[in-house]
Amino acid sequence: MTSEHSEEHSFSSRIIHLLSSIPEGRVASYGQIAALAGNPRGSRAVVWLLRSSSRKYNLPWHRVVNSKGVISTGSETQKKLLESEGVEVIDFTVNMNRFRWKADHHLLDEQA
DNA sequence: TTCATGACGGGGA
DNA sequence: ATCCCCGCCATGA
Repeated sequence: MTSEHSEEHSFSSRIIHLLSSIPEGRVASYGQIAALAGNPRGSRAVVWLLRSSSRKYNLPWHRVVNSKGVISTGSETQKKLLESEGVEVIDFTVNMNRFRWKADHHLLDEQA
């Protein structure tokens, strides 16, 4: 944020913030997070951040799946973590219509 | 600075 | 419905 408004955070920090906001029992897609952060095409940036900064920021990495609801990591651990918080996982897939996280206005305003 | 990487997404074949 | 291809973003070598 060099020339933008002072409340403007970087695309990356917005992503980190959003990821941290995904509640237990809900999941979000990479593209969904990118879109909420301001760039519908930035899903790969979300991937990169999850891989590089999950530890550092203690991110709920297991609550992110692809747009089809499939656990793209193929991780059995991720599957168990989701099930342990009430998310039904069938054949490594989550029904997005039932478990997709709906960001609240409060959060969306912050991003705007 | 160019090049490759990575847990993506969607439009066309 | 499935598969493939190519664009997108930030980083590290």
